[in-house]
Amino acid sequence: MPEINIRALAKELNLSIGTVSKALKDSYEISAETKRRVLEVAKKLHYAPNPYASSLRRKKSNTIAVVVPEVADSYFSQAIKGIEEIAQLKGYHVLVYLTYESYAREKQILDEFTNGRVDGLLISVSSETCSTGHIEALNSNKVPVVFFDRAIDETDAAKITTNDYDSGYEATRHLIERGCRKIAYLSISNLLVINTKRMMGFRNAMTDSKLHVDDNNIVNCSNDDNENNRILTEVLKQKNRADGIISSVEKLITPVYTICKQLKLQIPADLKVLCFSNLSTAHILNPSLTTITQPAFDMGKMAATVLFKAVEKRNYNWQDENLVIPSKLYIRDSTGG
Amino acid sequence: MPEINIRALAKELNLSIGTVSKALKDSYEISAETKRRVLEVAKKLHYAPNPYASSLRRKKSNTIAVVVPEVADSYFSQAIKGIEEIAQLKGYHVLVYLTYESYAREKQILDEFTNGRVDGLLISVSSETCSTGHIEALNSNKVPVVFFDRAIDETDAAKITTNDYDSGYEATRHLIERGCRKIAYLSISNLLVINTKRMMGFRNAMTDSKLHVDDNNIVNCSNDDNENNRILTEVLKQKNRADGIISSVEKLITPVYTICKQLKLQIPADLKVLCFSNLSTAHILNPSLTTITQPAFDMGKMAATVLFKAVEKRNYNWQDENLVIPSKLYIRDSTGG
DNA sequence: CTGAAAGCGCTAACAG
DNA sequence: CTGTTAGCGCTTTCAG
Repeated sequence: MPEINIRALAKELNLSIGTVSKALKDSYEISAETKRRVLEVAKKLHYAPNPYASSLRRKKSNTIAVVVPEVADSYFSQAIKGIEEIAQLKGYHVLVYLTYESYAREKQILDEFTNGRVDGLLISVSSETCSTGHIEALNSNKVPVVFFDRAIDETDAAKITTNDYDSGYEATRHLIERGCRKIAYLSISNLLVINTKRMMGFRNAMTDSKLHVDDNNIVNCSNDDNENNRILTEVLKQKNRADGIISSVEKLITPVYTICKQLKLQIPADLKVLCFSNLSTAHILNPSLTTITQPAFDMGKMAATVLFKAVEKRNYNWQDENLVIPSKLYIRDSTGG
Repeated sequence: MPEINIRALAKELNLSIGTVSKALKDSYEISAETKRRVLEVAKKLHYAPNPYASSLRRKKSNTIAVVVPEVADSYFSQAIKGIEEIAQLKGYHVLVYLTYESYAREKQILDEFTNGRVDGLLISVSSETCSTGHIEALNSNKVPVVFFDRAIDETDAAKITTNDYDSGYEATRHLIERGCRKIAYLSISNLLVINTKRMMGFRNAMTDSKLHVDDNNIVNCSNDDNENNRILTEVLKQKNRADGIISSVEKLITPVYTICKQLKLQIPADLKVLCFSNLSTAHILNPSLTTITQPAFDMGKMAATVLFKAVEKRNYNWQDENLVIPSKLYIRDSTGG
């Protein structure tokens, strides 16, 4: 803690606390000369205002929370980067919380935000989250909530998402055009809207091409790496094995590649692989990986922009904001280049 | 903001504010029955204490800052994950700030921490940082600082690092054993201690093997991707080209692989490649990448642990804490497997 | 065991 | 243009 507060500063200047406070925020009420003196002495004494005293009085924290399932993930880390950039620009502070895909943790974290700690919340929900009372509690407490990437459709809050349905459809079309007939679809949670949309895109693309979706090829993985290995090995060992794979989750790509190597399956000859992913190394993988890449950085920036507008502008119906920033298909060798 | 504060809660309970406050923190002064009633009603009314009022009064924020150059990076994102895990366990909040390798930003961010916003700081300095007044200012303001990964040797603060010198030496030894004679060393900043240590390990290993280090093979890259491409292309096009590369920076691996492909250089036949990296995709690259992998997650956890101890224990000389958690060499195909 | 009251550092309304 | 003052919501003596 600094030794010096506004009172000490005022005393040093022979001014009242009120005058100093106004001078520091460049109020029109204060003369230029006084402002200059105040700033000068403040600097000399290394005066720094106590943010929490200010927050308490103004009922505004200049802080936002970012709640994500995971940070060691190329999508979320890029999104956070976008958020942080805008926050720094606007003079806001960013609290980061991880849910590890747990609804219980998510709820526990959000319940702490009803008390003024943050002016707003950016969230990508956990894969377990279906009930949304914890989120609505914030909205009704005048803490704006903006979903990014993983939203909940029914909840009345701003949503910055990508075109998951279309991407699922496009990914599937691409594999079909490359000759796949039996395509497996990998996900980690049936609850996530992004997953259901991608999967619906997948199913519809299959149906539109008169192709059958085998239930064995809708593969639900978990958060446990060992179990995922087991599940994926089984899928790839089936006698009637798929000739194409769409992974809706980035972290499944490593096991898929690894298991293919073990089973001596050639990508793309035996199996074409496409992944929803933001990996910067996609094009130097062996073989280079065809991806649907989300605009992570832009989504983060956009989500933050909407949130700050919601925090700062009254009469702005941020809840109605529903932006869809398209993802992009990058065709590489894993689907035949 | 919630409608309900401790005063309203006290009124509802027909108790004084003081009693309620003590009951809420389970003070021994309060009877079991009263505590029960307070908790019950608090829950019913969704009472949540205002953290900033509490911080103001207690002069403690239960918040720490994490300042890193970048977050879309597998080392830093894993370290942050480790930090966040410990923080959640201890009931602390984590503010994240990015410096984008800029000293000016780093200073600006840290200058805001002299005022009670955070109880402590975890920092990995920018590649431009050599002066350390901004860091010492915090230490002397009783805000403990713990360096992780990128420390500054001369500064009196706790340091959680990895064995950079040894790793540089070991990496070089490995390439030499695999037959390399002309090894190039890539970095992004001469100022970073981690870099100078790795490089010294490299140089000493070369000298110890009676090998010459060509100045053209000490390659200083930047933060600009285009420029890096230019620089690296030039290096790999030299007539007297290196037969081994050590990249001390993860993000240079993509351009190295890409340029090798363009120049039709075979890894590992023409050129052996080793990278300091935490990439989860290292072993599915083409070819799989030999890495020196830092214990990012553990370093984050350790740094946070030391910081919280420094924050909570008086008479703990955290400044003397100087932990070195070793990195590990993973030998893969890019150096001949 | 419970209550009263001072005050953390700052802001903003109001008075001069 | 500058000063005075009443809190923001909570914690913590100290008194009973």
